[in-house]
Amino acid sequence: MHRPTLDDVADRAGVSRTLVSLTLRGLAGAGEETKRAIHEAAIELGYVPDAAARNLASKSSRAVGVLLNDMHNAFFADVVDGLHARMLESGFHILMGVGAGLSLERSVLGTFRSYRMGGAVLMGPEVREREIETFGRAVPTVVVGRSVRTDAVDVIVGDDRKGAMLAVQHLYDLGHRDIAHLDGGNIPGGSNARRRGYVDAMRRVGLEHHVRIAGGGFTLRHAAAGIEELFRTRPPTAVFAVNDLVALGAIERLSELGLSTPDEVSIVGYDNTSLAAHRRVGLTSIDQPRFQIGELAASLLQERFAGRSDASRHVLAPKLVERDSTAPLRVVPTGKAPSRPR
Amino acid sequence: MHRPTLDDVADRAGVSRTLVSLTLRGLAGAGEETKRAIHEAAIELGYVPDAAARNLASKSSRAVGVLLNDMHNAFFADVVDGLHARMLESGFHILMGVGAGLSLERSVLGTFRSYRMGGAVLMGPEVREREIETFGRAVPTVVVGRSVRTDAVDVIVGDDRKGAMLAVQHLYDLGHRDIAHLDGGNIPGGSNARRRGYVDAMRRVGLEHHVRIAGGGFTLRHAAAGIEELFRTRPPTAVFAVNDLVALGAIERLSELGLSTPDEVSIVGYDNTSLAAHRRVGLTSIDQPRFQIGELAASLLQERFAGRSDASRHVLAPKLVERDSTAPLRVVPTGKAPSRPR
DNA sequence: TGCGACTTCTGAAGCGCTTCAGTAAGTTCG
DNA sequence: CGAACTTACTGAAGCGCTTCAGAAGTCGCA
Repeated sequence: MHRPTLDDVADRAGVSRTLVSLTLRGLAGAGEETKRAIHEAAIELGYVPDAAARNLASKSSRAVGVLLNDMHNAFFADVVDGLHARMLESGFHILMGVGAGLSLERSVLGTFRSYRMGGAVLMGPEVREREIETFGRAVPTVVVGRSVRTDAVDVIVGDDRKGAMLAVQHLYDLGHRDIAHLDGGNIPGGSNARRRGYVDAMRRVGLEHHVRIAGGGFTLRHAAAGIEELFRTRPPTAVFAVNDLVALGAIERLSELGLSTPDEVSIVGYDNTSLAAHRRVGLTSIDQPRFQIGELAASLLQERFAGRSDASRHVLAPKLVERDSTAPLRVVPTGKAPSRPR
Repeated sequence: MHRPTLDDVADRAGVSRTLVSLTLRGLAGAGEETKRAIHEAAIELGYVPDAAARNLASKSSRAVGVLLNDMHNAFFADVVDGLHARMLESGFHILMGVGAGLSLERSVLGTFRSYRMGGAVLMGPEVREREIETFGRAVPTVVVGRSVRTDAVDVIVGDDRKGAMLAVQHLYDLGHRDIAHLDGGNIPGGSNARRRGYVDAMRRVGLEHHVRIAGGGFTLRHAAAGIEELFRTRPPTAVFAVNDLVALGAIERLSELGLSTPDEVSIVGYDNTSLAAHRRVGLTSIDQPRFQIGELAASLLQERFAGRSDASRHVLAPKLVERDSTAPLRVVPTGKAPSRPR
């Protein structure tokens, strides 16, 4: 009644356990005929190897753990797709854990270590750098979307500063001068770099006195609050938001307040999520090569498995995707302004 | 240099391995002082229990596996949120596997069995019913979003037939008669029930001769193809789509073909994803109680752990969420038709 | 005083696998 | 023709843990 073990298969095939183990893992050692008999016996018994026993005995596992800090973020889904594509080829499977919030994240990292994951990819982890380092020393690790300064892990980040500058430049080129930023707050991750890029770009085009930063978070609510904050002085003519969700939240709140996009206020988001891409949304956004990031992460892990020991760091260039949420600045105080040329 | 084991902790605390094991798991057996010494030793050594050894020795694991058939579907993310909320309280952790496509799905199920998962939640699995049954006999399992007729697993489904009928009724009430359906194809899951509900509802309101089914898939491309298919005879005035993504795809294709939504064609989606909810999208859709589904799944698993052995089946009622993609039928051949009242 | 019952602790077995050292044939080759 | 391989296989150790059967020591109570 209990589930079959290697010994059961061995008995049935009339060979030793060792030989069955070897054969089922595709290693040499058995003759052609014996091989066949072993496979047959395994199938007849419905043998499924026990990962716990296997990992225990071999002191490693053919699994890589992926930490997601937010399942709702389509960005990560695309990265995982890329990872999947490359990882499966090499016989690894992927187990994901969701860590919304610090304590959950810690527990996921603990689980990964406890399971002796062969490797790990941490997507936008929020725990302290020290913890990432400790983890990275125990498990070959790639950190995505957060810049950490330790040589215990490989790092892949988008060039968020540059992306932010692209956004500002785009708005500037459209004639906007009153360009505000909806911030993501001071949590680890890209939002600091994006804010910095915004400020730098504003300075570069001579608008340092127009710098206005509001909001401070990644949700719709933060977006609405940020817009209200800006309205207390005056509505901007353009907004660069820390991500697409915030950008959409801004559009919604603006429309509630009587300003339409892009006619009265232009908006640029970040991440080019599938949400942004939908025609009905049509959000101008900064794109990161997500699938590529996943593939790169896989390659880095494989290099680690193959013995590379020095950490590497990869900065991927973003690009602007122009859609319908940005338009040339309308001439301000005069009555009827021209709408955006089609 | 190697990672510390129970024995290391035991040595340091000056007690036996057994006692350490007991204590670290929070079981009784050690005196207060000894307990403290053990915890101290564990922390000093940075002890992390080895899940493989633990699972092997105890023949079970405190993990539940979640199979996602599509990471991009926000529906599942919400369900997982609900599951998380309940599962963590009881000391389980959640490991997710993505199974896009049959063979991947099988490999994920294999991984779950191999890891002796304490329980599993399968979200919209596509493998054959027999395989689900086999799996369910090995691991306490809840199947979400697919109706299977085996008593080896618990099942949670939305009442898709009823949801489809809600959609049709809504469109009918708005005056539409030429109501077409964009189908999900003949894969296991809700799409059959939705199609059936569509047909039944059409019959009930006396429109059996207006039944038109096109498309056959869950992607934007399928949606576009479905719309083109419908155009070969004539454009419908209303479309009920198998899910939100297909609904959006339909809207896009229609607009490319010169028909706007909802003025010329009304559209209803299914699942009420966050995509649908965005103001700029504003898709009328059928909502399922997602978070609740996750919570229910957790409860069912816990009942199983507690010893329940008979399978249960839960059908959750959907509801219509009206937004901006549906409008009263315009009077047809006469020149200027009234647009939708705000 | 004696005895059962509790509390606190230990030792050893064993979960199902991998791995390593070996054995017993057959094959090659100088 | 025997040393040196190679091929096909076996047995036993051991991975780090849980669990089970007890061993001391202590206490309460007849």
